[in-house]
Amino acid sequence: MASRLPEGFAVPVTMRQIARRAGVSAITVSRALAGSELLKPETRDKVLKVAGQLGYRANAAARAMATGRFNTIALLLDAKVSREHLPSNLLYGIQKTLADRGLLLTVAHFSDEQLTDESTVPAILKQVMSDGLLVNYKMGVPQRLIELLERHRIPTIWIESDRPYDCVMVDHAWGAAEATRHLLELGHRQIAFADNHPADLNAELTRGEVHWSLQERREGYAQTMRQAGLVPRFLQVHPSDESRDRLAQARQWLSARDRPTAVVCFLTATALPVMFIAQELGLRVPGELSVITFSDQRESMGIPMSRMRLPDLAIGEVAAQMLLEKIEHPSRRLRSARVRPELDPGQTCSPPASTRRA
Amino acid sequence: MASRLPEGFAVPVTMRQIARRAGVSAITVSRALAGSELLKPETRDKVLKVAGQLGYRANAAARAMATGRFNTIALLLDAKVSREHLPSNLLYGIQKTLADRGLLLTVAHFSDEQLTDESTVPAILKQVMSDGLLVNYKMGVPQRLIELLERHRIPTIWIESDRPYDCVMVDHAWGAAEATRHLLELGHRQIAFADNHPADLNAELTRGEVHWSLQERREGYAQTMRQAGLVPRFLQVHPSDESRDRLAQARQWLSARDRPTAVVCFLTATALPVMFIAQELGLRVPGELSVITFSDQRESMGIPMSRMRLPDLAIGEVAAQMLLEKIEHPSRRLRSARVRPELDPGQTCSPPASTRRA
DNA sequence: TTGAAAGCGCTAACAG
DNA sequence: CTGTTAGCGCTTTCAA
Repeated sequence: MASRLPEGFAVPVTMRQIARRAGVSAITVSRALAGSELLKPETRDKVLKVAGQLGYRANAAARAMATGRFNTIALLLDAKVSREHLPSNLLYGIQKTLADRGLLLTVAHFSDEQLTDESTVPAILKQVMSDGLLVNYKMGVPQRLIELLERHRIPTIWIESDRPYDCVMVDHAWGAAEATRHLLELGHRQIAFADNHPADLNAELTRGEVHWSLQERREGYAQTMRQAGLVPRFLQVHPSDESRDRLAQARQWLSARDRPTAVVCFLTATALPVMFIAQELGLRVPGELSVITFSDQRESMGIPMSRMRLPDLAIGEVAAQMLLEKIEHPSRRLRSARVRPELDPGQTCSPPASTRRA
Repeated sequence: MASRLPEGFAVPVTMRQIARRAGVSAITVSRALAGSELLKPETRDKVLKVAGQLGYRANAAARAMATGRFNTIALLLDAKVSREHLPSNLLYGIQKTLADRGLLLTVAHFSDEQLTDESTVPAILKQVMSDGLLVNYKMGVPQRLIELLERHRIPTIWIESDRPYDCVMVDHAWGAAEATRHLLELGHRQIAFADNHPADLNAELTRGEVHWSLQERREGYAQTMRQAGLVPRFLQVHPSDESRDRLAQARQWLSARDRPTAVVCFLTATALPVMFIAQELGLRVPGELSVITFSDQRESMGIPMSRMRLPDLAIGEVAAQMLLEKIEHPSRRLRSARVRPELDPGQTCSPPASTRRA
């Protein structure tokens, strides 16, 4: 029973107490707090005043019991922190959208082991405690998770997963194409594409460690290059713990005879070594080397990056909105939304030096 | 009523249904699911089997009603995203510690306006929906928030606030001292301290935009320098939108005649421009310039940073543990915990060139 | 315009 | 070892 609360716990104020004090019934208190129009204004004001005096706070569990709605949605994250990616703006976009509608957000991490072991069911799924789920699970969503969600018919929206329905994602292909177009318009011809994964995608994909979006970006870039009559050029980066490798790679790319005049990067972690080595080699950025990246962060080294601004905030907002719609109509499939990144010209792209010479 | 759920919603399975199917009473189901020892094993197994078949999930709200415990704690964040700081490891440390004990985590953002406006009470405080609160509110916790929490006697632990009780923080003074000692031991004498805020602390503090920890780091550094018979030297950085300024500042510091041979930075955002400019000026890092920083991130530019590893994970774990203790004993004040960062030697610190010459 | 009664799903206390 | 009864705090339905 609730009365076995520890010593020192605040004794919760209930509607009944307010009712007694205000000389009305509990239901009148309920209506007053809900702002019902039916009540006589004086009654309502009196109740609200007493509630204020007593420091009343509604019991969310009781409300959930009575209404069948939890007014809560849960956000699922990959427990492997190295793979997990939760930008502040994404969390904020979700949270804000929900809060504006009076919903709460709970967060949970799922480990692979939890999902592999058939006998275990993760806490979030063992209980009914939310009205729906947002899954922000970058690298290959575990099959068992999908099965569990379907079995329990939990309304779910997927963030940055490659699914035709019930999903919100960045329009990577468009973003890469746009970045490439930007460089083409500036007059670049030697435009290379560097991503933080090896060119041999398939080997990696099997291991589930490469995000599907890489392929999209590569295609967006390659297609734009070919449309301009140019040959796509991929710079390989081996993911490796030896981070000095990234510098060595960059040095190799930039000291080659046919070095690119512009590089499309995805991660800041790919762009920074490139810029650092450019500095080492005496290549001015952007004068002699243009660099464009995908990021939600304007700068990290004191230089405002030219970038495709990742729409983390919008992704969060759209995901939350879609989930709310799905909760209202659980059986409808919602066409996946693609949100375009936006070009921020920044200060790391300019016309190539060769253009001036010509 | 619960029966007014939208079309397509999964019909929730209740204990009563399991009870009927298994030919027992509801309370027996409750016990079986709780793993009670009192039950005859066969009964328990039968119940569990039926529960499994039906895909039973416990209703968290009903349980909260009956027990008076929500098994949920809430994490409060600053709604101003630019000020907010929620490292993956902090969130994970909190979440994991709670999950291991069967608790859920709810996240909410608080805006200043919400807290300034006396008439509004933020959603998290309007309802009772958690057993306690973690406040991760970097820049000056609003007074009104503190009042509301005290008024409702909500068990609260503060993260990275400067409070003698009920708080978990990084031991910044120790960290700065240790970083300085490390450089001293390597033989450096010209050790400067650069933080991303002006030397004139007080002007900033009034505006509430400087974290209290800066002062601690400055003192930890200064004290260690003086103990070594050296004069502390602070490099000023003006916080400014013109991020090129950071580069200009770094250029000024490093091209001065009496340039430091080592720099203690806090943010990576302070260290990166320094390293970039060192490159520009032909100063090798770490050969001619050592840089040490505070970070939870090993590298961001391809170079593993020498750093005081910020114990984000531990902070989260300790915060969660303290809160659980506080929930058990709400009236006890818990002495604030200080968690020390750990030195990661990295690759950006070495003995100074002058040592070799001497 | 207000109230009485019932019930949401679960668990604690007390019987048997 | 298992069941009965009651109640957590709230909202909904129906009645006054």
